[in-house]
Amino acid sequence: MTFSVPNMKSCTDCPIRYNAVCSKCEPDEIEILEQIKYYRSFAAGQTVFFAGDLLEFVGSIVSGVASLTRTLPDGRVQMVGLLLPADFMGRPNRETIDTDIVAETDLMLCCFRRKPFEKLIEQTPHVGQRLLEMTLDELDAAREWMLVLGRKTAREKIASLLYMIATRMVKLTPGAPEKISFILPITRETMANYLGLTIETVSRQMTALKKDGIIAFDDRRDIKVPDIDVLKAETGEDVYS
Amino acid sequence: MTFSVPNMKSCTDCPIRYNAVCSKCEPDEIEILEQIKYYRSFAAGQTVFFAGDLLEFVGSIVSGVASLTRTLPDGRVQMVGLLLPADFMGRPNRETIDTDIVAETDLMLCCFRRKPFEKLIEQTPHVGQRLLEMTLDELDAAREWMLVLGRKTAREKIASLLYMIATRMVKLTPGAPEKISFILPITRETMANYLGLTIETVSRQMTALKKDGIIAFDDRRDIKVPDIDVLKAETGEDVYS
DNA sequence: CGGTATGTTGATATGTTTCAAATCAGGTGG
DNA sequence: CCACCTGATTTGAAACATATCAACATACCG
Repeated sequence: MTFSVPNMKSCTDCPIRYNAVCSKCEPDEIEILEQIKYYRSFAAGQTVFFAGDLLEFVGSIVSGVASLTRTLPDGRVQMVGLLLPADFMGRPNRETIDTDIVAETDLMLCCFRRKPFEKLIEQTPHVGQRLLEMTLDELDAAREWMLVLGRKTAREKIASLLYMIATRMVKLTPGAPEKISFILPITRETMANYLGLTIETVSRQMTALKKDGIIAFDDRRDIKVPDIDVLKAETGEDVYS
Repeated sequence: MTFSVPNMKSCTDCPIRYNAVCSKCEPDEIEILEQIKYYRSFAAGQTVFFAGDLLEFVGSIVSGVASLTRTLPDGRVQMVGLLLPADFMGRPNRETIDTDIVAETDLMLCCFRRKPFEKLIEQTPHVGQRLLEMTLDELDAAREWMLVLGRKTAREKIASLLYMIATRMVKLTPGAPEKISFILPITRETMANYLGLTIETVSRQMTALKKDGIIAFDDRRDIKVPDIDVLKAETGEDVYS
């Protein structure tokens, strides 16, 4: 697995420049960030932080996917967050981290040592404002997921996850709104940990959705969605809007 | 049900002055807040906002308890947040709200119309900074609850909820660390909606915990915890720390 | 080309829900 | 002060969904 630090002389060329925690920054603020940022990469499967670790740095996902998970003493695992490009990792004003953070795919991070970053939040208001926005969005997403975990059936859970991924793909790939196709970026086990299910149940429900024509796949990862509204109807939510 | 606006000439006398979104404000910032704040009260059971409503104001819980809930079209309900005194309600930069907010007890709010409050965040940095802290804390709490909802058994869920309430009470009432007693501030139905269970299961598990001597109660609301560590052991988490 | 991860399928066990009925607590009016 | 009413809670029996245990199939990778 080889990595190269993206060829970025300046943040101007950064792929997440207008979505990440720095997106509201003026040129002079960017310059300050630029002086203290550094890149780190992790291979798929590597752990970025273990729960309980000192939180030495915070940062943005430049590319790849990372998961936040909590584990009970007897080994039960629940994913509690999924970080995609532009998402922010870590939290200011906290000495240690309380979840594992794992690279689900190869990962590139734009990092800041935590202490300097905390000072920076006080100096450059646009960083704090953007971080507040992003945190509020994450909180909304977490609450949405609490509804899924607490009240939905296994079939509805799977449909909800697929629907979320599918709509996210549509957003990234403008074009035909129907007949969506995407590569599942996560394993059955990761799906299970996300949804509070076992891998067997995930597998069975995927098969059931396929049998009912809601989704189609031959390769286990390459999912096709003939009609996104039909999929949404399986999530238990209203189809409208 | 009668309410009186607390006798507060100034924020100085406010019971949540040093915990709420205003806690970091300097006297000059407080003065600005003071000019636009207003109080509103709601009786237990009243709905403050319905999901989809225009978010006309935001504000702090001065006293009482409010819940955030999401409802599926077929009537399934999941609580996704519980607001206690000093907690913040609503979110800046969002036109509508996506959860119901209900007064679980009589409620007193310190409100700000949303638009002026949004401007205020940009002008008075300490409000935004504190709001970021509070939002990050809420996100942590939401993730903790995702673990409960996704991976814990009914018995562990009940124990987790009771443990949370018990420890919160201990924090408020310094004194004997063992032999805790508290009044459950919520009904069995509210507990069920919080935990993703039915009221029958809640009732059965409460009875089971009582039978096993983990908790004690004659009145359905007045709970005694003989040994808080024994209760914690039932949550499925590590007892240490 | 074997060996290991990952994923699928089947049979059974288990925990929680569902449906139904009984009990309890608090408030109201006689 | 008591009988009654209502909503909240408890309890029981049966149905159901998901987990568990076990075997097998498939894809991946050196």
